Amino acid sequence: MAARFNPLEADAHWQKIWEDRGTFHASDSSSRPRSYVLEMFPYPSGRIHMGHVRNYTMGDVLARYRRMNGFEVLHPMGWDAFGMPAENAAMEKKVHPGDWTWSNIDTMRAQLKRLGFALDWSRELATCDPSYYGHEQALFLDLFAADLVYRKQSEVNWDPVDMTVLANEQVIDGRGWRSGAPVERRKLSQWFLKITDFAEELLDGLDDLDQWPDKVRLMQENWIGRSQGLRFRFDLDSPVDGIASFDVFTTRPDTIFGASFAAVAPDHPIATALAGHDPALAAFIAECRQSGTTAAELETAEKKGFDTGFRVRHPFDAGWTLPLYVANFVLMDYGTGAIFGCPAHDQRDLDFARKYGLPVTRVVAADPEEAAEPIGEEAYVGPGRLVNSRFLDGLVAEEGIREVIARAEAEGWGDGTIVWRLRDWGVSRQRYWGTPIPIVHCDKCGAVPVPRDQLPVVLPEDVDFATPGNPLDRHPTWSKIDCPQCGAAARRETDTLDTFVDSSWYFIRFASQPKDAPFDRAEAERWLPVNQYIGGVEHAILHLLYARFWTRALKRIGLIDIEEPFSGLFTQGMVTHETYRAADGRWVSPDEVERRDGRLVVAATGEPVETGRIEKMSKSKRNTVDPEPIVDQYGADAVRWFMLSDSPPERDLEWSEAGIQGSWRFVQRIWRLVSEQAERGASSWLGGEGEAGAGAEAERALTRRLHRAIAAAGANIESLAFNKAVANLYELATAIEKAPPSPARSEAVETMVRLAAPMVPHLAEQAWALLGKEGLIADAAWPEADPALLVEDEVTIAVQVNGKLRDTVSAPKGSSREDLEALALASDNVARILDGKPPRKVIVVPDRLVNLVA
RNA sequence: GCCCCCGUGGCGGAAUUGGUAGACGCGCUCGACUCAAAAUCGAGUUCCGCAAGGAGUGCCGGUUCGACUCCGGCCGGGGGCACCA
Repeated sequence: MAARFNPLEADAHWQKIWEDRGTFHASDSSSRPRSYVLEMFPYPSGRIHMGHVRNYTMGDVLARYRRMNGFEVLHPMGWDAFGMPAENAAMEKKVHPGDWTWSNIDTMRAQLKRLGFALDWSRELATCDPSYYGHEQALFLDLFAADLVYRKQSEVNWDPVDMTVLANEQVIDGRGWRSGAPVERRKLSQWFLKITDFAEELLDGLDDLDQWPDKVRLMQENWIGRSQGLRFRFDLDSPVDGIASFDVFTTRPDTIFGASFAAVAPDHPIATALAGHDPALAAFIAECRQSGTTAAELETAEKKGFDTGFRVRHPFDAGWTLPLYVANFVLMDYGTGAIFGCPAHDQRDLDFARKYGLPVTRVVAADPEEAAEPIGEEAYVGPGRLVNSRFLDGLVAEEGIREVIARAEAEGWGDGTIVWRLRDWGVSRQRYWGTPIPIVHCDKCGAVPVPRDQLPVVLPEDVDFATPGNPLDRHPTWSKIDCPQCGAAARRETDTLDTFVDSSWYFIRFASQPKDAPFDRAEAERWLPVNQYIGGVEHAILHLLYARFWTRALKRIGLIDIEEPFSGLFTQGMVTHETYRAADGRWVSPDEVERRDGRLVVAATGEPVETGRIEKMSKSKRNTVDPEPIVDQYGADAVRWFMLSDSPPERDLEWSEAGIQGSWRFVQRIWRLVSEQAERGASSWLGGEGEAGAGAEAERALTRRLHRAIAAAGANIESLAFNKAVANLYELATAIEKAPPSPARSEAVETMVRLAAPMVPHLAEQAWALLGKEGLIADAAWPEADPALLVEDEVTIAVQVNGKLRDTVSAPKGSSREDLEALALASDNVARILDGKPPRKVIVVPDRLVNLVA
């Protein structure tokens, strides 16, 4: 009787051998074709969770598969190690963010190693290490020198209690997510990266990313938000503080004769100037500032405006003037911060016009009769021809747009232009645990870069988190420095970089990590771009857009000749679990719940538990399952197998006890097949049972199934359809189990082990050794499918009458249409249904079906 | 509001270009082994029907010899963006 597979022994044994032999080290000098497989590196929050396990298992299967296919594979791992949780831990637990982070890294590294991932640990990096962020500072200065970095006053969300800037995501219902204090808007000097300079190429570049999910490309496209239209000048009837005109932007210049007002944003320079003479307007602007920015507030916010009393001249008619408003729904940071209002064909403008009694003139009509019809409570935004529009009458929108732009350009009061939704990337964070911005502020010289030989600018260790705010600001000495340019007393920048900067180039550093430079260009270019990048869809916009931008920026300044960092992208689904709630509404963790008499109860107290929705594993819902004890119990391979089974990788995977047990059974099933064969010995099938003819036929059938499995599993892994590859292996295992011992069966077992190797590598190594094979299966080649064995010589033909299946018949592959038709007509079922009448029409799809139309 | 995706057995899901719907797994049922249980193995498992047969991929309609697949319209679920001019 064969012993069970013991993962506890096998996992550790093979992991040590892989490590000792450096099996997964990527060689920079290899002559093999290269493949760079990368999963988004984790934030070291404390422990590995199931989402990590799923993500890294997928990448690992692909990395191992590519290795078996002859590629030199780069599959590295590191840590996205800067960020706020470390500072929160520092405040709550009185530990230094660095100590907390590094100890988490140690824990999580050990957990990852326990799963047997084929990673090149020699390239491990952590973004909080000065040997990483120092190079980042150098790159920042390169971008600064190239004028891709600038500093400007900008409005931020300010938490007055924690005394820090909050990202938009950290503002919940207008309050700071930690302090709960109402968030204020403040103007602060912030560093920006000129991502808008790259808007066009970032948008155009999406077209070439054909191995990215359409969804992600679309999200980026919307985020970049290209709008084409006309930017034109409105002249004021009388100047304000020397300002005689201002620009507006519109995508619908064809509706220019429907204009009934002009409006500027509350923080538009004109509004500011006018407010200087008008206390009531100043009060209105102050009121606009007060109002919240959350989605809910915007939804219900009333359109409000302030009539300045000034008027602007219509560009096509100097005698026609429009009232100038300051309006709360006009945004300073989109377009020009000023609009013309065309109430008939824009709902917001219509709401505004009705409220302030402004004229509403229809200028688009679906058909000519409608030209005189008034607009009701809904703006008309549909197609049609222009009406009431002088020389534009009769034109469709596109023609009208072209005509107005042409005239504006000819007459010199406007230009056809493109406006982007994308804003420059604000990277300043008033936090300690991040990359220090390598700039010195000097009263005389302004912002001066830290000299290269003084990099890295290292974070001070002796910081205090007892008081809110940025510890770097409060540090007694750290920021004090002499100006590198003039030598006068100056001050270090105390803001640190957004952690998204850290993750915008780590994939380059993985590919090449010299000591004295961020990367070696030639070395990096040999590995990049990443062939397959795998991570959560939550990074579809920010991280992936920033990384694309950073790479293009490095290319523009001549540091690397790569445009797109990730040629293939895959976004995997989440790991979910049922949620449980006790009667008092508190969430109950799965390991406190047990089934008693068919009902779920809290194991300790027996109180009943209600089953809630299946949701993403999260601490707040208490529905997480810690991978580590599961790995201890079932071994790495069963967990990996489960992560790949059932759910398509892009969809959510529901964790279940039954599922992991099923995976465990499969691991043992493979092991049983292998160990039975090993016990039987390579020659015991000789003088086998049954008639030779039937045996040979069965062997051929098994071999064909084997080769179909090789082809299918390979194709499925290649396309990341792991759940289908899993099904291929189940099918093959069943076919082998049913076959009597034979050389073909022995061959099938050995090959099956190779097919399973990327997914269950420890089991595969152990089986490989047990079968007496030389070397590691990790180094073995992926089996080759023989094309001749992929085709059946006998095919099953579906026989339909009027498209309904009535029978199936067997025929030699490649049978003629006539033969197939004859076979179909010979079927009893068909004869009965046709009832002696000949079919009116016969459709034959060779090797597939015959459809008889009665 | 705008944009996108998805609806297939009790459950997760399969199904090249339209061509035998339900592969594979989970669960369940029955059986074998066992004093018994666990483990394992075998058979079955879309629904209705004893059967012959019929129905069936969210709903309604269309195209087609033939539709899970293509088109139009609904309903339901999920995601992204959102006062974007």
